[in-house]
Amino acid sequence: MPELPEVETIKEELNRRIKGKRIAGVKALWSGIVKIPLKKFIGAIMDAEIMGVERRAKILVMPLGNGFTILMHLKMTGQLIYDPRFTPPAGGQDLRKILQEPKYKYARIIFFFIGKGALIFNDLRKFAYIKLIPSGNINDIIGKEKLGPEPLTPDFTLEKFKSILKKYPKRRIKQLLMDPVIIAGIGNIYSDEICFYAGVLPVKPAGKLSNSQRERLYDGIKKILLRAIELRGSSVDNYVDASGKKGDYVKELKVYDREGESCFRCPGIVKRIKLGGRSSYFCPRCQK
DNA sequence: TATATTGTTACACC
DNA sequence: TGGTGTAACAATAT
Repeated sequence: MPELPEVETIKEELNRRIKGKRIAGVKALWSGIVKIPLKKFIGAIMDAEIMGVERRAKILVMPLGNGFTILMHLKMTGQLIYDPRFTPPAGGQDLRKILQEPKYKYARIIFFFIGKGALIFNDLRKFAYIKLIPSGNINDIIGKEKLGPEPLTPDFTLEKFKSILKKYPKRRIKQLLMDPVIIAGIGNIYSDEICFYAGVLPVKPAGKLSNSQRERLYDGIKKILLRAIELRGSSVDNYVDASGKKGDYVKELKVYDREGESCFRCPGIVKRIKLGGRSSYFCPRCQK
């Protein structure tokens, strides 16, 4: 499940690998992932240069040289893998063979680049999407009216976080942390890890947090997300980076997916509950 | 076959 | 009005 650190990892790698390349062709194995008519999509991006890759919340933002921008969301099981072995469709006799590899079993869309190489969008669950928008409309789609602040930018200050908590005093803290309209990019895994770091129960209403809990949560947001980026994300489920490699933050997960196991901080046992339909893991002994 | 999963939206309620 | 909570939906593996 790619969240902010995983998408950030993919973003950095794509910048190293496909920035400056031009799109030579697109092959759709399942066109439903593209949210505009496929022919229109292909027509609009053909021959365009990839100007770079950015991230907003969990969305990859790829401005093109022709005034359009591609938006890609991996949702639960999306993967974006750059593979240098592919050649443009005209000369792609190896295409069929490569696509038979297990890692491409759920390949949905392939972007071929002029010269060589391709970007393969895999998605088992088919929840992921690709959208194309005029670059000028970017703020209407992913601006701060639509999505909460980026938690790692300098303007996400302790004061700002406290004012958010004040605005939604009845929301349970885990659900507040993972609400994309309130704060961008934090999902099920990191919200649990941040609550554990802060020693706060995920069900605690934001308005009932002590001052030191509020500060520890703020601290945890920054520290845990940065550390996870450093380790190239968490590979629970099927997450891999743009080279198809797993992330190492799973080794540092303290509560997520550890139901019934011992707490790393106290003699408690990690518990799982349902919160808004999602699994939530925490230690009932040391989280208050 | 029932269940698990996320972002988004619709809707009811206060 | 806007904060809040719940449910439904997309699709598929296990």
